[in-house]
Amino acid sequence: MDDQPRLMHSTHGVGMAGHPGLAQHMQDGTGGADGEGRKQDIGDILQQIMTITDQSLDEAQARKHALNCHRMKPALFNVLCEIKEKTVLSIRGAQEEEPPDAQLMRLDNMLLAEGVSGPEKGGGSAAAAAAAAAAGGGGSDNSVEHSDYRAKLSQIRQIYHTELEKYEQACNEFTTHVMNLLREQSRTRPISPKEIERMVGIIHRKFSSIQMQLKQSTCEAVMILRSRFLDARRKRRNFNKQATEILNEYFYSHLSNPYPSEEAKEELGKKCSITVSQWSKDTKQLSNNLEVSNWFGNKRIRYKKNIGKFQEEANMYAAKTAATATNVSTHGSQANSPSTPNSAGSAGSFNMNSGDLFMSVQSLNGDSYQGAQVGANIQSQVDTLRHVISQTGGYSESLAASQIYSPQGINANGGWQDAPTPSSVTSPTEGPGSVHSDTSN
DNA sequence: GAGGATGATTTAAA
DNA sequence: TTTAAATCATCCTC
Repeated sequence: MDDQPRLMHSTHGVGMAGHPGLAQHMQDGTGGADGEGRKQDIGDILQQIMTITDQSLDEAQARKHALNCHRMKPALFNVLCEIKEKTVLSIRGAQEEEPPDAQLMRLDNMLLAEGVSGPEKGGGSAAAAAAAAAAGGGGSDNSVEHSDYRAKLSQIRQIYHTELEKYEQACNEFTTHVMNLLREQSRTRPISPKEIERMVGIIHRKFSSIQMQLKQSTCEAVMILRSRFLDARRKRRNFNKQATEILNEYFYSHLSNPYPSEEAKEELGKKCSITVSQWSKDTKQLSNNLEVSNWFGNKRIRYKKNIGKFQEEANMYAAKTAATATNVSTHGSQANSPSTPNSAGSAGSFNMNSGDLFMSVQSLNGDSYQGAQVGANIQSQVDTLRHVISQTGGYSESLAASQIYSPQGINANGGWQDAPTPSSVTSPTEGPGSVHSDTSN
């Protein structure tokens, strides 16, 4: 029995310790009568194994059968299995430990958030609502786009789940097939259960990498869909004439400080019916005044750039404002400011800067409006406003120099007089909505 | 189709 | 955060 360890060492460098199969086989008397005979047996078997690939198929089959029937086969097979397990698997096992895939987690989270994976209601519809809100479009347009977005998202979701199911099915089928194959082969090759397990793990990893590609593609599809809906914001629509009129009236009646407050913007938006709830990426809230802000931003910059071009327009709205002011005066104080969101004493109307009214009247007196009709009431208002202005310092004397509009509103630096302090602007007068707009133009 | 008008977006500054 | 300024993209008129 002393020979056995030496023999195993000499062939594979692994001792007999821990190989009960062969040891038992050797000990129970079935292994042969003496040590020399056993050594010969094992040597023969190993020799046959080494040369088996050089033989023809028939020869190999015969040899294989002979080997399978050999009395030493089970013991030797066990030894080979253990050797393989100890050497190859231990090395691989240490190498193949993988941390959880962060990229996969990100993709999973995103798909969940977009409502592609997970329950259909919830994230998906919320994302759809956000995207549709961001896509803009008023009223029915909005809902149409919303449902369109949801339909497309649902399509993506369906494709994703179908493909996922296919991959899972294929993975299971392939795993079963390989397991069966390995089990079959384990009768003739040293394949341990651990190795089968490892192979299954490899297959799963391969399929999971395919799944990751699927998830990546799905995420890209969702991103493209969303960007397409977000791009729809660029599809601008012209505001209708009435809306433009209202905005222009406000602009020209606040020319010295054309910065509507949030309340004024909101009211302007409502009156013009141009406001669409916008999803703010920054605040993660719905904001209502984007169109109005855009309009005033554009108007300010374009007016400033080309005052001459807007002169006529300015005069026209000045005349309107003056006419309104006349109405206000002749109809008494009851017409006074039904809507002054920023004024200290009242709520729910647009502001008119005292300087604006004053400026309007000044310019009317001096220019387009054939002035005397303005009347004593207006003049008294002007006086009052002069007083208020001088008190608040909100209107510089230079503005009183009567030229028409903008040069008065824009200071030497190219900025507006008393520029961005819109919220503090207060003054009572009629809101643009109450001015009779010429909707036919 | 060209060119101007105009609403929307982006970027930088305060 | 708001605004100015530049720019883009689309609409509208001729």
